[in-house]
Amino acid sequence: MRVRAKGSPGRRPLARSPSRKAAATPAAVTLHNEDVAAAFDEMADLLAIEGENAFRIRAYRRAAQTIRGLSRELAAMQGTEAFAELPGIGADLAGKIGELLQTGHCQALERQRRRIPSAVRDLLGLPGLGPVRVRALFKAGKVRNIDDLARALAGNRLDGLKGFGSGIRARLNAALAERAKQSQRRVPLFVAAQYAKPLREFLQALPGVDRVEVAGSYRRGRDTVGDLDVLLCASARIDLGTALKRYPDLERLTASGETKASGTLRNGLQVDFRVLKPQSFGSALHYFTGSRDHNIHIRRRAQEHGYKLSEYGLFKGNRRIAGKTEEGLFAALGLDWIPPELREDRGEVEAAAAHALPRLIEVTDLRGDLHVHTRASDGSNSLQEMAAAARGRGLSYVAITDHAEHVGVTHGLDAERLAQQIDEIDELNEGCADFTVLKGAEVDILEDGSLALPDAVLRRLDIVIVAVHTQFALSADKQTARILRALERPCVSVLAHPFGRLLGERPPCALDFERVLEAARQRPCYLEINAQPARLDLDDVHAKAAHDHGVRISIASDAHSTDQLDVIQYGVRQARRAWLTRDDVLNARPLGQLRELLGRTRR
DNA sequence: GCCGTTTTCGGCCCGACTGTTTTCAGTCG
Repeated sequence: MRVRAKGSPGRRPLARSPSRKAAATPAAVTLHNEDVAAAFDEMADLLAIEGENAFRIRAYRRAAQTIRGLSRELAAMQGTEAFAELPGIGADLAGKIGELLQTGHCQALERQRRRIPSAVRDLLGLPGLGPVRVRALFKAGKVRNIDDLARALAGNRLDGLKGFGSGIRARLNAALAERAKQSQRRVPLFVAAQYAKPLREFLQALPGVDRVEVAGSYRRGRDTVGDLDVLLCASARIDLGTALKRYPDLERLTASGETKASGTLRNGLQVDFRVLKPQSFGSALHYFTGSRDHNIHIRRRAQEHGYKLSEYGLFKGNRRIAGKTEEGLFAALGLDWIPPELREDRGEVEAAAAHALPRLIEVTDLRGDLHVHTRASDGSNSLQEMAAAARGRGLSYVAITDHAEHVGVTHGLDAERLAQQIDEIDELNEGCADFTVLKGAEVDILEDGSLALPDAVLRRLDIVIVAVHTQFALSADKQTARILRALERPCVSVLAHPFGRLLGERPPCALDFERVLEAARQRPCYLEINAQPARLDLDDVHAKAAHDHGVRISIASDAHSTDQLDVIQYGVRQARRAWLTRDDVLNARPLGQLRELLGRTRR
C-alpha cells in the first residue's frame, strides 16, 4: 500500500527567514525534491483544514508522492513542460513547482498560510484528528497548535465541543503524553541523504579541502538519522565559517571555530563539522562513525594492546601508530576493516579479529525485484513500463505484485482482473529471452488470518506476497495468530513488511516474532525487507534475527513507479546492517534458482 | 487540480472502523 503522508510535523519545508524572503529571482536557495513535496503536502493539509474540495487536496498529495518517488532532482529537469509530464502533475502544479524552484516561494501557499497558521497542521499528526476536527478546534476552540490543544484539554475547554466526546479526549491526552516522552526527532535516512549529498559536494569543492565524509549513523546506514557528522580533511587551514555562510541549505550557524562548527539545516537537521589533518582523518572517521558501543569496544582493545586511541590517532606513548586511514587503524589492532553498517558492537569486533566478517550484500548483487506495483492497482506506471525500467537497471527479473481487491484505497485486482494481468504478462514474456516478468500479487491478510484471494487463483502465480494492511493495533497474541494462520495457506511465498511500521508515523505492530520466524523457517517462506524509505521493514535487528534463525530474506522496492525502483538501495543498507550476504537474499539468486526456491514454498 | 477510446467538463476509491450518536460523520489506510 502506498504510504500516505498525513501531515509532516517537524519538517520545515521552505526557507522563511527574512533574508531569503527578500531574495531576488533566481532563488538563492536550491530547493530539493523533498522541499517541493513538503510544500505540496502543506498545501494539501491547509486546504483540507479549510474544507476544500477533496479531489483538489488529493491532487496536491498525489503530486507530492510523485515528487518523493523521483530519483532525479526537479531542479535538474528542463522546466515546467518536463514537470507536467510527471504523473499527477498538470499545468497548474508544474507552474507551482517552477515558481518554488525559481523563487523559493509559492504565492498560493503563502496565501493559505495567512488564512491558517501552519502550526495548526501539526494537529493532524495526532490520532483521531482529521481535517474536520482540526477545523473545529481552530475555529471554535481557538486552538492554533499542539500546546494550545494541551492547554484546552487540561482546562476542560473542549468538553461539549461537537465531535470531542470523552473517548477522543482520552486518546488525545494519551497521545500528548506519549509525544512529550519522545526525544529529539530523527529523520529517515532517505531524507537525510537529500541534504547530505549536496552538502558534501559543496564542501568537497572548497579550496584546500582534500576529502569530505559524512560519518555518524548516516554512514552506518541506520534507518533514521538524528544529525549529520561531517568530516573535512584539509592539510592547511581553511575558513570553514565563512564558507558555510554561503551554503544555502544552512539556516543557522550556531558555532564556528577553526576546526569545529555546528549549524542547523533548513529541514531542522543539526550538522556538526570537524576539520582534520590527513594524518588523523582515518581515526577521526572511525571515531565519528561510531557507534558509541563499537567505539568503546575498540578503545578497550587498543588499551589491551598498550595503545591509546582517540579521534586524532592510535598512539603508543606519544608515537602515532595509525590514524591516516581506517584500514591502517584496524590493521594495527589486528582487525580486518569493518564495514560501517556492522559497527554496532554486535559481534563485529570478534569476527574481524577472527578474519570471519561476512562479505555483505551489495546493490549490484541483486538479480531482480520481487515486489512492485503497476497502474492496475495503486502504481503510476504500466506493466510494460515497470518491466522495462527494471530491465534498464540491469535486473533480470521483476515480480508484478499488485494489490488484491480487499484494500479499497488501492483499487485492487479481483480474480478476473488478475487473470487478465497473467495473460498480459505471458504475452510480454514471449518476446523476451533475457528478462522475465514474474506473475504475483500482494494479498491482504484479513483480520482472521484468511487471505483476500482464494487458493485457486493464487496457484496460477509465480509468487504470492501476503501482508497486513489493516488492524495494526491488535494484541501480540491476535496479530501473531493472524499471521501464522496466513502462513499456513498453500501458496504463500513472502511475508511483506511484517511489522507494518511507518517511520515517525506508526509504530511496529505487536508480534511474537520468534513464532513467526519458526513458522517461516518450517514452511518455508521468506520475509521481506521492504525498502520504502518510510518503512524499512524488517528493520536491521529483525532481519538479523531472521538470518540467525535460518530464514531467508527478500529485499524489495515495493515501487509504485519506475523511479521508485531505486529505493531498493535503502533495503540493501538494512540488509548489510543485518549481516546478510548474497547467499542469504532470495532475489540475489539467478532466475532458475529463484524459481526452484519459490517452488519449495508451495504445498 | 488532474485527466481523457478527450476537445470541455464530469469523474475522480471506498470499505472498515471508531466514536459519537441514535442513523451517521469522521478517520484511516
